[in-house]
Amino acid sequence: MLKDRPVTLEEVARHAGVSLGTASNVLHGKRALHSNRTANKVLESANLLGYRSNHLARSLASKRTQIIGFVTERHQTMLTRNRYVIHVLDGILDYLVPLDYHIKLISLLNDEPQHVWSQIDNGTLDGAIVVAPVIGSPLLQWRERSSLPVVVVGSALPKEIPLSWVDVDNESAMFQLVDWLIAQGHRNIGFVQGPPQQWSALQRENGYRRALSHYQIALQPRWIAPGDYDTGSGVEAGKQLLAQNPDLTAIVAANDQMAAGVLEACRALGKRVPEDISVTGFDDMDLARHTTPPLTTIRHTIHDNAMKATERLVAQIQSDEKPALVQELVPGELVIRDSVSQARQAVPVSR
Amino acid sequence: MLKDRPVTLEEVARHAGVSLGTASNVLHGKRALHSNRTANKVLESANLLGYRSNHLARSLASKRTQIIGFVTERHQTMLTRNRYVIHVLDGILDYLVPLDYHIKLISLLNDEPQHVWSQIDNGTLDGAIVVAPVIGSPLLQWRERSSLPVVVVGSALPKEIPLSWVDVDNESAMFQLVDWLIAQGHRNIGFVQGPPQQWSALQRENGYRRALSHYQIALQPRWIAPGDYDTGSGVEAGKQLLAQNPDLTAIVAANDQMAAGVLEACRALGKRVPEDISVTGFDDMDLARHTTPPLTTIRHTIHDNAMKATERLVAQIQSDEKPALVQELVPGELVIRDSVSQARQAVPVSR
DNA sequence: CTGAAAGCGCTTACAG
DNA sequence: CTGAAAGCGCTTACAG
Repeated sequence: MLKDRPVTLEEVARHAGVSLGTASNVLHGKRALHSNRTANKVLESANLLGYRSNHLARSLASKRTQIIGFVTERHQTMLTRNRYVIHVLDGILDYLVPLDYHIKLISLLNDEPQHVWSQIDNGTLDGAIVVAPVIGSPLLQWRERSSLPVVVVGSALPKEIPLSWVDVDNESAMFQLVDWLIAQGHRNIGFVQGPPQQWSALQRENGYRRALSHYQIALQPRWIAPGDYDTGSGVEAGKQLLAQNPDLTAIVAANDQMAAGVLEACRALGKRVPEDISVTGFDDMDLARHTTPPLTTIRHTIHDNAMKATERLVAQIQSDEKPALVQELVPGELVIRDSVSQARQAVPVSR
Repeated sequence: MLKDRPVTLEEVARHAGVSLGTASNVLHGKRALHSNRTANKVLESANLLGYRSNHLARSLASKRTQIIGFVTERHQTMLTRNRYVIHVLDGILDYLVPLDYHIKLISLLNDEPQHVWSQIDNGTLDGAIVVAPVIGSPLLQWRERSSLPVVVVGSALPKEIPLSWVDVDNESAMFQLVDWLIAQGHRNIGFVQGPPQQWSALQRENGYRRALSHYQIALQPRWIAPGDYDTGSGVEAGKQLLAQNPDLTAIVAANDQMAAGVLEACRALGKRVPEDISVTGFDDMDLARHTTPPLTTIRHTIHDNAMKATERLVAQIQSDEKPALVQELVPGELVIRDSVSQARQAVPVSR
């Protein structure tokens, strides 16, 4: 109604002939405290004047902002590049929006603690979700720096770090996938690494290594190529592996996007998948279903994990009790599609 | 340092032996007002005590929150489903983060004006970006409901609606694409519509219709199938069009995701693309490059448009002048890939 | 059931 | 160059 200066609670109170406190009570939850007559007067006045409460003032006075920070480090600021982050965000929103919590996006520009904590610990947040903090991230010192509730998603941190998190069991899932590849007759299996600063990348590589060693397959250093979870690096890695290792019958990529890149490399080099070489991914993003051929991969419930993490966070915020640590490893599931064949040279190669 | 009660400016001021106002000035921009000696005392105290300013309080007092709302309607809440929205978000962040503005995500749950405006006009925002509001959206009454600066991106609104926006020139771009198809010899061209409540969908359809009529090709109603911009609807539409129209040599989808769906439908029905039928998309999302075959489509600069819109918004926020309307149509660009062939039956079909 | 008052943690004229 | 004071728009005990 009025456009320039918003109507304040005080004006509503005055118009309704009640005190500020009463108007506040009626308008926000404690309506039961007051008589119907009073409540109605207030409600009517508010309506008439087009009152809309100022959240800033409410937050300052009540020490609740209803805002959760969605914290990402520089590594994943390009949302369009990082499907994973989007899935997480979606899970969080699905949980939070109906509860009338809001998300504030915090993209950290750099690692300076100064910068980091001024973005986070400035009174605007009730809590935060940190997405896949890297090894050595200043965010891992959260507990020493801030008393704000926080849950990590997408990084399974070492137990010593006193933060709650939920993530897929990367290592076991990758072990399972490679184990299955070996069961298909593959022995000479290449690996495209994720970024070395990501816990998940290391854990996936560990799963791969453990599976080979479990079957006493001697891992050749040249079977491993570096990557960064991006498609482009998958192309590079694929070309490198294919060029240097004519003996490979399969390439395991640390995530789907790189696997798609490997597929591209195969196409470029005239290798048929899966006839000439098998390729696998990890994450089961949409794209895994749409590559040619569709990717065998590990499915995990990113969206649900994010919801779960958010649930924990909200519980932590709402009960001001001790913030019990919750560190949860969720199992992944092998999804078999068309990018893997029985290894034809299995026997000759395996000795 | 202290964990539970954050250090306040007052404590810093007292520790430094200066007034509240002085401490505030030194710590936030107006350092030049004070002597070096004073400034240093304040800075040291702040450092020593681990002071971190409370943004809420600053915002309330200064009437600046440094927060921009990113407003989406129910239709696009599933971020994972809507690549477009992600690109927009990315463009906004790229512009805003270095300026120390933040994004608050506002996913509208429903259309009730009550709900809508209480989410938006509650003092927490300096301005807002609205993503692709639909026809009939309550958001279109923004100017009557709120004095908050706002820019729309992804919907080219009718001129009568007093809102600033920037979007691709959907109609011209689609005209251009269909014009080109016709130049390749195609005459019987199907169309997969976008959601009828999206301005962009209508505009794209208009472009298609105008191109056909420009060449005096009689559009058959059965050439048009409904869709909703999602891949699934593209599959359905593709199947329907293919089943009902053996005479079609090309199918134009209103966006890439549906075009991917049409491709899937073709595969399912044993139609080769582009040999048996040509298919085109719109938007040139990543996926357009990765389908088999890669899609001929319209490229437009979603990311840059979003940055541009954000720039306008910030300008509007920072100069409290008259909010001059800016309505900008950005041209699209035809990107030719492998999903279109010369129409072999061009001549017989065209009469 | 209701009102008066203190307080949330800052910024911003205003004097001097 | 600096301090005292008012004010931003609410919530929350506390009396009564």
